[in-house]
Amino acid sequence: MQFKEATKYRTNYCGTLSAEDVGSRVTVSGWVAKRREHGEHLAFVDLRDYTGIIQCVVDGSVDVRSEYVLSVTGTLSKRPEGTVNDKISTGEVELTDCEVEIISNSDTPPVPLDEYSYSEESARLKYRYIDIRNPRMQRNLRLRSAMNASLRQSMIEQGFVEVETPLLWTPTPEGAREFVVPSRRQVGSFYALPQSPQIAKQLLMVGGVDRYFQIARCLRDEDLRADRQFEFTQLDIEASFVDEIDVMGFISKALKKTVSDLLGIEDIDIEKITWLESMRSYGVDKPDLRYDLKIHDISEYFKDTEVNALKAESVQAIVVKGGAEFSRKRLDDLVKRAIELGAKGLLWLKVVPDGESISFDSPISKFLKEKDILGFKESLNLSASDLVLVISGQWRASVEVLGAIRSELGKELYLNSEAKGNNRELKFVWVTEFPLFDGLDDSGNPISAHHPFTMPHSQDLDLLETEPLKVRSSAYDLVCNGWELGSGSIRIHSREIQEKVFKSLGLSIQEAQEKFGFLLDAFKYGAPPHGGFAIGLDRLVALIAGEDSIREVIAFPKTQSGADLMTGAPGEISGLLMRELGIKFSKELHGGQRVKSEKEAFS
RNA sequence: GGACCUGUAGUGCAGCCUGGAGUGCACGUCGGCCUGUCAAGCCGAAGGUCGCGGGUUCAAAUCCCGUCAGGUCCGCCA
Repeated sequence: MQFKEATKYRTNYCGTLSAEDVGSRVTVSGWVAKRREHGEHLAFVDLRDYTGIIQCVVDGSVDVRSEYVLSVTGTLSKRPEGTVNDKISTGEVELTDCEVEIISNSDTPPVPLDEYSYSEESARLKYRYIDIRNPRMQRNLRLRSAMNASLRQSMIEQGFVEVETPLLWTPTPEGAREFVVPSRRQVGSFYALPQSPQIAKQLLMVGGVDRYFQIARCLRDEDLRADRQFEFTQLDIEASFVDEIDVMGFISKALKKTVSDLLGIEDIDIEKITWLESMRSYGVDKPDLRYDLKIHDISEYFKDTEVNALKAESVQAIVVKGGAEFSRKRLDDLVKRAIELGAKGLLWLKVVPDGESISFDSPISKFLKEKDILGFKESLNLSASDLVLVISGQWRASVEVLGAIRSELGKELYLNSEAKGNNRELKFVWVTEFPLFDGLDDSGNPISAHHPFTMPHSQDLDLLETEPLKVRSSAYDLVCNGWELGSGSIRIHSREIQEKVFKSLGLSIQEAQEKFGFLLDAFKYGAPPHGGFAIGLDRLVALIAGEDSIREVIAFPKTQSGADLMTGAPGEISGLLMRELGIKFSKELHGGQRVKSEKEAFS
């Protein structure tokens, strides 16, 4: 541990004291982790700081309690024979002849801090300042700081320049719901807190910054999850005169350095698959590659089947090794889950031994014809005790439902089982060639999958006007263990292509001008080809720390309903302030519910 | 907006299905004893709006309805 200069309160950190320095007089400060009294002649006080714990031996009783803040000066001594504690880093030594100064006392903490206790998250969040003393939070926050330092260093080494962009930006019509800030100087107008510095960084490219990065806070007023908070942090980058390969290279390099610096894992492997491959094999655009459990397209074997449930545009299956032992209830739950996820149903077939061969135990067994059975066997390479899960219907919907089931089964069978070692593995993958558009809106216009400035794939430009939904883009995601870590793209720098894309989106030039005028104007004055990326740092550090929720790597996170249990936020503001801002609150208005149109908003 | 899980002492839980006095466990807290403990030990004590509101019942922590809070997920997150 890196020793800092001594202060009045401290010559050393608790957890760093070792047998090497025995004999010296040291001063440590920290919190009382434990006190053990042995009558009036002897007491032990375990003092804790973020580096660890040191045992202080006090001759006589000492009036301290858990979480009192002490400064202790004592002689670093070897522990007597037979009293070494090998559970702590300082277990060979202790402080003797202690002078104890009580700096602060403490009430009994409402959340216990020892490693054997676990409190409910709501209690931890209400008393976050105590919870942060916990070694787990200390480790996570320090890991995060080290990650930021490592990424920042890597970006600077790669010629990037750190530029700060405004938090008070102008409202942008597309994308996530924005947090807004009322303007006092122009009553009735609002700033918006940025969903990301997307447009700002593109303007920096026009400005000749060449390579920009920022550890940027992004804000989106959308519902919260284990991996989503209102505000989150991204390593945001943008570079000029680059293509996809270059951008992925910058990020890969930074990522490899960070994983090496933080975990000591050198040169991690980052796989690469296209969006289409990912959807086909995993049913999601953020595949978890820690386990196989791939989706198989078995449509061709059931073209002329007589089984009603298999008559469909597509038939997709996953094979669960050893799944034949699932109970009936378990299988019913899977069917229920599939229906909940939007499938019409889910077929299951247990593979059971049948003499030398195998046969199926399934609700549809008696409807299966010889050639159906052959189809399953040939295409899926089955063996006894397997379980086959089948969904039929439209291709996209089928693989998506199966993909969701795959990920739930994968977590249970491969990550939380005895093979839990897998859990700490990091499987990074680039997902490339995302479609440019994702579905149609209510007026029948395509919807941007990424954002409207994403460059279409060079081979698909001709399809823009004819078959827009088939157009691939230059957008790519970075995925790790089933988490979307970030995304990026090459941007359109040609007015001609930009106009074509707007046209496909159903936006007239005038509308586009109204919405993104300042960006389009900027592009009139010499826009370099450029592209960029953003990695979600809350998610990255959670993965590195082995945490399932990003709340564990954020000092003061909010609950799922968007509350801060410690401060009580969101809170009310004074009537005075509201008047200054020209704001009036009306309980009759929709209050939190999604409002889909201007008409609805003012009805 | 929707589905599911959870809410009992400062903390973590059991009790709930099958209603019968706040019945209980562990940690912590407080007091006493204790000169080598280390999740110290031994003895004793205090500590409860069973989230909140309503209903059913002779009787509700327990059953029913509503509501609030926390969590997981769907929708949402260009």
